[in-house]
Amino acid sequence: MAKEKPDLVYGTLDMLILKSLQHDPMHGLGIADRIQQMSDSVLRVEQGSLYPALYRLEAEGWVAADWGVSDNNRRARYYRLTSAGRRQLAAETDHWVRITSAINLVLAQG
Amino acid sequence: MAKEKPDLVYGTLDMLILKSLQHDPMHGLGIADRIQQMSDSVLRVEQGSLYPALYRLEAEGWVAADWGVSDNNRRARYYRLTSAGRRQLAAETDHWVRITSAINLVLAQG
DNA sequence: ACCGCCACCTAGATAGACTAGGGAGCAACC
DNA sequence: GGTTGCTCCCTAGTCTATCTAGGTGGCGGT
Repeated sequence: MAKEKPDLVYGTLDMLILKSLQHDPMHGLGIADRIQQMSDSVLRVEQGSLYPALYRLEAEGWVAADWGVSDNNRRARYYRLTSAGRRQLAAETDHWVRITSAINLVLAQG
Repeated sequence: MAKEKPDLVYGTLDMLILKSLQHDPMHGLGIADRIQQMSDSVLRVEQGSLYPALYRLEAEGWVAADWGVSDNNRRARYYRLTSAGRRQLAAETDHWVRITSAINLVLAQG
């Protein structure tokens, strides 16, 4: 059995989280589910990656969080995008497009 | 000043190296130059990333190497793609397309 | 009373890329 | 013939994002 490549591209997790919060606040597991769903189940986010990423984003001021209660009546921490987070999402998206375009340019060469 | 994002997407270096060797054998620095050139100077490969990557690829049997002499009359190690390397390039390219398509799908959502 | 699930949390390992060096040989110059 | 610069290769150590593999507590259903 060959080792599987990860279900995520290193360095894109922050961007994906920010994107998933674009419209509504969500709690941690909800974010992971949403990313999986938005990507047609191609991308998958492990909890051990998710929570550290959320703390990073919160420390940077890109998301803010409040405790609340989930649909299943569990205590849950709801994250929402700040305006700095919106700017960051735009910046990361630009960078992503720029770099992937360059890589695709390389790959496209005969 | 904000920290700059790297000039490379983590995990794509092997693919880019294999791709750069698609037609002709090349030596280390030549490979780095070629990737930079093929990407319109957007991507840049540091030597401290390049050589370890080449040893990895050689250990996996995806490239093979011979000592030779460069255009500038320096001793240089020329790498060439093996047939296993060609298969690997195809596999990594498929994976790349699959994952980036999924990410772009997420980013495209309103 | 128990079990499963939801939601959160964390330590430690892994891996790939980067920083910051070093060395040797050729060429060009004065 | 010394010095300087360039080319090409090499490596140790560090960093950082992700993953593995756990654990806690509380709600709901049986």
